[in-house]
Amino acid sequence: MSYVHLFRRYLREQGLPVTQQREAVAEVVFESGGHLSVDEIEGLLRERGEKTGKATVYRTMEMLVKSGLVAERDFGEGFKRYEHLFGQMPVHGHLICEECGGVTEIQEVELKRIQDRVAALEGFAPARYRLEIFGLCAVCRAAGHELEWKGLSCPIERV
Amino acid sequence: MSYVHLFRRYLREQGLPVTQQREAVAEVVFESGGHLSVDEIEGLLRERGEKTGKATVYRTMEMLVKSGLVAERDFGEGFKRYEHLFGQMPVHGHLICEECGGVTEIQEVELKRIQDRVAALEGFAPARYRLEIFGLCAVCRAAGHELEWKGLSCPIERV
DNA sequence: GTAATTGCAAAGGATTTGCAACAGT
DNA sequence: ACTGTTGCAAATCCTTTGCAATTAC
Repeated sequence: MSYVHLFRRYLREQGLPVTQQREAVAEVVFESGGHLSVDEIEGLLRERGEKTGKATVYRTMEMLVKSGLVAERDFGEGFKRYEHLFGQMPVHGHLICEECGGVTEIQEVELKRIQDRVAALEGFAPARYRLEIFGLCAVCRAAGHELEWKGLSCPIERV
Repeated sequence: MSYVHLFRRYLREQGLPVTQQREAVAEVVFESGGHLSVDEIEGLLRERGEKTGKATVYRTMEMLVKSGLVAERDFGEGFKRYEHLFGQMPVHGHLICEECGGVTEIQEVELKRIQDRVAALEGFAPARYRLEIFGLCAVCRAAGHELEWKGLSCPIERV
């Protein structure tokens, strides 16, 4: 419910029809707190009794991203995930564990400042950010897993 | 030429064979300054007279990324690009113009500091970073293109 | 010699697209 | 009414995989 009206407003401003399907997709995404794949969104819609096709979900997600209400994520799984941006830092990133696949959100106010400054320097108008850090989470480190190639003295500072 | 020996060393440390194909792929990637797709790498290999299959390129790129010598990028084109990390800031991001598709590198020393701090806070061991900022480049702005939905007062700070 | 890699073609999986039926304005 | 959307299935595109022949160690 909650924030769907903003999406409606976006659609109207763009001269696009507000359809049942678009509202249903937006509702599901805004009600969820997590990082949803298109499959998961389709599943949630089916649970609700909506019969929205996968193609429509893809098409609606594109609009939600363009509206700025939802962000697209890629955690290296081979498909995209989506996350609404209410109650979130405008710039927030993700720690992705390469061992267990776990995702932790990180929020840093300074990040946005820096990123805006750099963008401004180039005369660039930023619309959306994406920051991902891949590595090993605390749990997997404790379990004895290690980053690869840690033993070799490499002239490139580790990245 | 130049930095292929580091990749050879990585392979030996991992107990993996150093093959002609792996060396050829590494040479092409290290000689290029840009952001290469697998197709482009395959093309460059063919220009040199190497007959390396696409599957081998994919398999080798995976190793180059794991070795830390090469970074994987996604500029929203639907496929990956790769970039070697010599002579580069260890943490650097990309400005991607949604209008013309142009990519500009950005480098900020502070970024790495902040990101390491955040990661450390969570007990996370970072291996590689990825920062992308999507928006409008200076040229496209000058040409009159505009970000979408800029006119609407939106309760979410623009992201 | 043994074990791992290569290359081809086929499979896999996510996303896009064409088009007739349908819904929003 | 007119324009744009939906949904299905087929198509597309990137990437992965199986397996016989080949190569590195």
